[in-house]
Amino acid sequence: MTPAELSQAVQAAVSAAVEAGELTVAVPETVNVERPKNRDHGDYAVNVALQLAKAAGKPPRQVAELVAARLRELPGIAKIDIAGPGFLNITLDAATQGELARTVVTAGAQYGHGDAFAGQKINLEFVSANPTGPIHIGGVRWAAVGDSLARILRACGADVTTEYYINDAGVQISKFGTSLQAAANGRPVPEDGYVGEYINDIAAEIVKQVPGILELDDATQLESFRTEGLRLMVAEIQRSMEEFGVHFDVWFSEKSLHDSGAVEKAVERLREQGHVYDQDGAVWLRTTDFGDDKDRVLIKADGDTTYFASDAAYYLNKRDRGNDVSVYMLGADHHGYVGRLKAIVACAGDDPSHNIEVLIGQFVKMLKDGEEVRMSKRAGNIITIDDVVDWIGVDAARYSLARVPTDSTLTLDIDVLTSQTKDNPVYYVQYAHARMCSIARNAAEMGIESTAEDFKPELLSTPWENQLLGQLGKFPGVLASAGELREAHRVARYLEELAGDYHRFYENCWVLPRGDEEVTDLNRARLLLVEATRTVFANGLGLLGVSAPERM
RNA sequence: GCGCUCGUAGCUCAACGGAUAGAGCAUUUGACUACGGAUCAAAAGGUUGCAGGUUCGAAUCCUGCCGAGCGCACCA
Repeated sequence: MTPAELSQAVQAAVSAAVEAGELTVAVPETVNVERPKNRDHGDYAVNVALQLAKAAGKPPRQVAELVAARLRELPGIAKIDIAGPGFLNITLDAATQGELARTVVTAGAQYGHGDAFAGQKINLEFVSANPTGPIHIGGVRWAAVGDSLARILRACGADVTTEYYINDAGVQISKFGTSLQAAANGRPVPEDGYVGEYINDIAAEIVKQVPGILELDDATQLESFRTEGLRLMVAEIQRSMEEFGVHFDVWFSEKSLHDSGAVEKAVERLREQGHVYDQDGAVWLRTTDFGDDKDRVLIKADGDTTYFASDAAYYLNKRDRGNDVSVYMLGADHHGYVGRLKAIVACAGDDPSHNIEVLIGQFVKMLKDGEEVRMSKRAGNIITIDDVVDWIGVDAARYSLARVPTDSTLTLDIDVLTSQTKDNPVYYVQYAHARMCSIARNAAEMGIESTAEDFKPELLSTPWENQLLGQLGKFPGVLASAGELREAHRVARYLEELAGDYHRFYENCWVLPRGDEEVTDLNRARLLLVEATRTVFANGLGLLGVSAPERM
């Protein structure tokens, strides 16, 4: 029996009690079923009585008894205790619990997937770092988390588009071009330009690819460095992302919004909505109507559009492409944008509490030799995505970034991650998977087959098997809440718990026959449990973009 | 000054308002003559920054302080 099935059974029991006139409450839409931490509290704990007690006007324990009386009639339920303030502690019989293994194996790669977001079109925009340099550690955090979130939401049935916004218009790109030109001509980079080894590399590459560029007149040359530099840098970022296992469906050019006139059109559309006004020669959007600190300029007095106008045009573009929800993943240094972004949505006539979500990623600090590495893009000392991958590999990098919530600052100790990779939890999880594959290999050599058809679930009766089964049953719920809360780390944390439960099972429950022992149904039942567990690891690691190795 | 985010074991971090706040690392002690010891078992480690409030129940929600990070452009 899965937690979802049990939840429905409890809900039905509440309904029955209401219909019988024993309870006068509204039947809750969902009933919370959870695995209690303490084994003495049964296989599942339900707190529905505590939630209903007040509305029902009865003590929680009395409500619990009404529900429990009906649940006890159901097949598969071994025992129900009413504990503490009014928890229902439910114990299933071994066969009912063991069925979970069959459920998992039968569903295979689809196990855990759901349809909570079916029919929803969700746009995820992340990283979107300026193409004036390599992706640094802050971008890597969102690359890992954003991509995992995309995979998770897809597994929840959503129609997801992943997107990278390329800031290829504006002064930063001009400075980038100027810096490249200076480097290529052996001149010092301007005060506010970009420096670093990569500038010299790209400059040299452009000189190689565009013969005679240094003979062009200054303005033409600069334009060439600007365009070529941008092209090379974007290609470089794309390569880094693909190597990191992150795929963007759309690489969206800010410049294209200007070239197509979309920015001007966006201003007009907002004007039609009645939130645009002119003052001091500039064109403003009255974002303060929707909670922003101050109104924002769309078109400056000199006639240029602002970056904010591009943002507005970009949102409208996303909306026009049919996205119901646009998720923005921003670094902490951009959290001041939340108010104005939501105001754009409201000014466009959409619902800022539904059509847009902004996730904030706090900074990642890096420790080296016990000291924080201060990064400065302008000064050219940056930790790039390629550095991180070189040091610890894609799996460890993605995992260590995806296993923590994004709203806290995170400190990664380079020395720990480089010298003692065993400390990284990713190995704990991957090792569990490799161990299972090893058992499967041994079983195959011994000619042992275990199929869902001849599986005898009642044989999985030890506490370790029970615990492992219960953990497997949690996976769909974990996945659903990770999607709903936009928190990829829940999947990683779950896998760590599952790995612990598997390792303990492994220590205490021998799976295969030893020596020349006969193959028993218990061997086969445990082998199926191993396969079920392996399936969940493979599915879970896949959602994190981390490999599930068969050998390590 | 205003706003956003965050303060949890020595360190890095968990805990969709639930029962005795959990892992890993580091420390101490055990377990490999059969499925991979990158593992397991056990010990030790906490006034969840401080003070109030909300309720059956608060690390979680509210208020006020303290501390940290970040942001407050007709810049991008």
